[in-house]
Amino acid sequence: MWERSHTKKWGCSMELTIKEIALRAGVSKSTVSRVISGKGYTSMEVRDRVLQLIEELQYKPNAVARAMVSQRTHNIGVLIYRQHHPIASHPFYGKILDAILMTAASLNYSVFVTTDHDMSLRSADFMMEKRVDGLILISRLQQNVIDYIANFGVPYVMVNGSTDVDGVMHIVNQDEEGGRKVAEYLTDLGHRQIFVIAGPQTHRSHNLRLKGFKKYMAGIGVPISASSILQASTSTFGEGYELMRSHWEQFRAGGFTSLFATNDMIALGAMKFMLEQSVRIPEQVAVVGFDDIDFAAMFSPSLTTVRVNTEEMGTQALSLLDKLIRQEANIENPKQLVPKLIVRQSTK
Amino acid sequence: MWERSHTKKWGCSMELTIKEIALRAGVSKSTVSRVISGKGYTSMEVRDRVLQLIEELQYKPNAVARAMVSQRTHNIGVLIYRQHHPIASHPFYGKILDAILMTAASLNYSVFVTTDHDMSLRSADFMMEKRVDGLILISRLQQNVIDYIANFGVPYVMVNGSTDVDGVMHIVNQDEEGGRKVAEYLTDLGHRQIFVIAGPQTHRSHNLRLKGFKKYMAGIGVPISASSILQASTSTFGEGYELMRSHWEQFRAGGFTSLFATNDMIALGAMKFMLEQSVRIPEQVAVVGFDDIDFAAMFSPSLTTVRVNTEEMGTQALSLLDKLIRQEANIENPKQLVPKLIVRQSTK
DNA sequence: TCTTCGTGTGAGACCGTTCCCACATAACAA
DNA sequence: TTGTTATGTGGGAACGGTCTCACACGAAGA
Repeated sequence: MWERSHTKKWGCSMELTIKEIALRAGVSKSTVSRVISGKGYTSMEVRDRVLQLIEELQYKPNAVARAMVSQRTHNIGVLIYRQHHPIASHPFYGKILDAILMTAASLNYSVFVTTDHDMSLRSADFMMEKRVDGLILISRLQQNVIDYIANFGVPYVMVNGSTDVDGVMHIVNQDEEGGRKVAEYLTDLGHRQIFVIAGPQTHRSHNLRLKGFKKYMAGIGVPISASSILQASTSTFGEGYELMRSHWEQFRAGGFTSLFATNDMIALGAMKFMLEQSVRIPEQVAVVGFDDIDFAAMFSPSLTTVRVNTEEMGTQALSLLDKLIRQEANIENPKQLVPKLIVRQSTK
Repeated sequence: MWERSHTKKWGCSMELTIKEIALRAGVSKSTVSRVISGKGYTSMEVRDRVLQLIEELQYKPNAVARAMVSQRTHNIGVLIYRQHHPIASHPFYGKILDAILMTAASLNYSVFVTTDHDMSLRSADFMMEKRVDGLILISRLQQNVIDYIANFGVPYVMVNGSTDVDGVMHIVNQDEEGGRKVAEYLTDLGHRQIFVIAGPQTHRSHNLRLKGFKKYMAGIGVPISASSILQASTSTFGEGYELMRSHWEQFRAGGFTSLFATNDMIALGAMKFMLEQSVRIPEQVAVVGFDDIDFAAMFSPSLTTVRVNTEEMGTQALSLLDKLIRQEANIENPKQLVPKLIVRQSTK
């Protein structure tokens, strides 16, 4: 059915080679190659004849063969690991992926996406075998994976990784500043009794958000006590809901007027539980999240949060990677992205 | 910095070839190839020696070169088009993508993901040049894109496409049956005045969901009048919200006790508006959506919906594509997936 | 007239594999 | 002895491009 096998007689355009074009145009393959690449001399008439044939027969140059000789595949790999689950569809990381895909097209890269759920080195291995020109590592990457990749000498860039690693290009948000903004905003609204749910301590961004927040609070003389900070073990909706449920008495007894969660998913989970307890948001409790995932604006009430510029993250990651691949001189570590407070119904 | 260029002296494992291994093992490259592939005869001692070297030097076979000779890249492409926006992160299509990525790994395919926002043929072209073994087309694909792809003779499978196309393998949900289930459920609850927001008529699934719903209602003698059906032009949250807002008077005057939207995003948008109008859900209005995206369960109140088995969709799509690629005999069109009603807070 | 260009072309090596074929050896049957 | 077979190995073509080099030609300069 799919005329594709080893029949040689190219029933479809995919099997059309430069040689065949050359034959039909009555020139050598070198000449055809020259016409296609635009390098070197070619006479007008030959050029026209060849281009005509290419158009007519729908010839597509074979990128595999090209990669073979040029030693550049123009393919890059995106590795996303997160809590043992594939997350192309993740509301936050998926956005970054989208941005990467967009930018990749304009820079003429094709993108392999792999989400290896067992966190082995297998997908990294795979990418190496495919000879990608570079890699983008999103979110939590184990050190051994990074070492492994570095060992192959393939350029790579991290995006919102769980830790900063020396000498590794890392695209991140100004998370500490974001935490500060939340604190400033909530205290400006008059809140003093603020409950906090902090995401996994294993992740850089959650730590910094919390740090910035605490620092500001301490700075204005309203330090956050350890007892009003809940430590989440995952940064999920379910975790937020569950933590709020299990600490409900403590929360009520504390007289808290607001809640800050270090990401939206946790915030929304906590909010859902509170709404089920008929808490009025924001009248009784104001809630602030972090990330500005799509769902934050859709929730009812919509969630005040700090927007992380995921689009810029993806774009920066790819253009940086491109520079590394092209071995540009003077490549600078990218500037951290500026977060922006987005005020919505959950606080006003 | 990245020792990768044309320096030949392979500073890193990526430039290690079978020839180098052969040299070091004191055998020919044919022999090394035999050891790696496991085909043909090789003596124990030679095999051990070669495998040892491969392990030691971290040799990775070059998939590009392999593809060159085998004429199989073991790469597939996923094309996602939707309303001119990239949607790897889309709550519904992203899930399908995730499933595809999972299955791909187990079938030894690498996956190129492209979301061409201008809906041109460019990304399809790109995939052809990269000589993918097959393609998966998700959601709305223009006929000309399909024709174009078919013309190259590359196997492809559609997933939840906007229309069925003759002779094209298409993975879909039993959407009509899903619509029927909603009608049955709502009427069993006693609802007779049901308001409907139908997604774009240009998309197969929305049409069938509506069809199944109307058919059942007519069947039990409670036909849905045209005036209680709103036509959405996009299947987004914003559209649901906006339609509900602009038809609020009509809705209130109609004495409707329930709302059915042909997908979750629209349902959630409409729900958000109603909640803002202090409508009590489900007491005053029961709401049912379709798809069971993650947000549906997270929303407050959580949304009753019909679950589309996106995981199965991705899995089926890939294993079907794999069969087409391997030119298996007797490939059957896959069975439509059975949808499942998920009852949540918005109706009880 | 003889160089020296600028222009246009084709031959063939090469990229890193796979795989077909030729060949070598040892064991065993006729 | 002479096949015949099973086992093990290496040489080299092929995959579809790119790129270097050699060469041919006409025009212009010495």
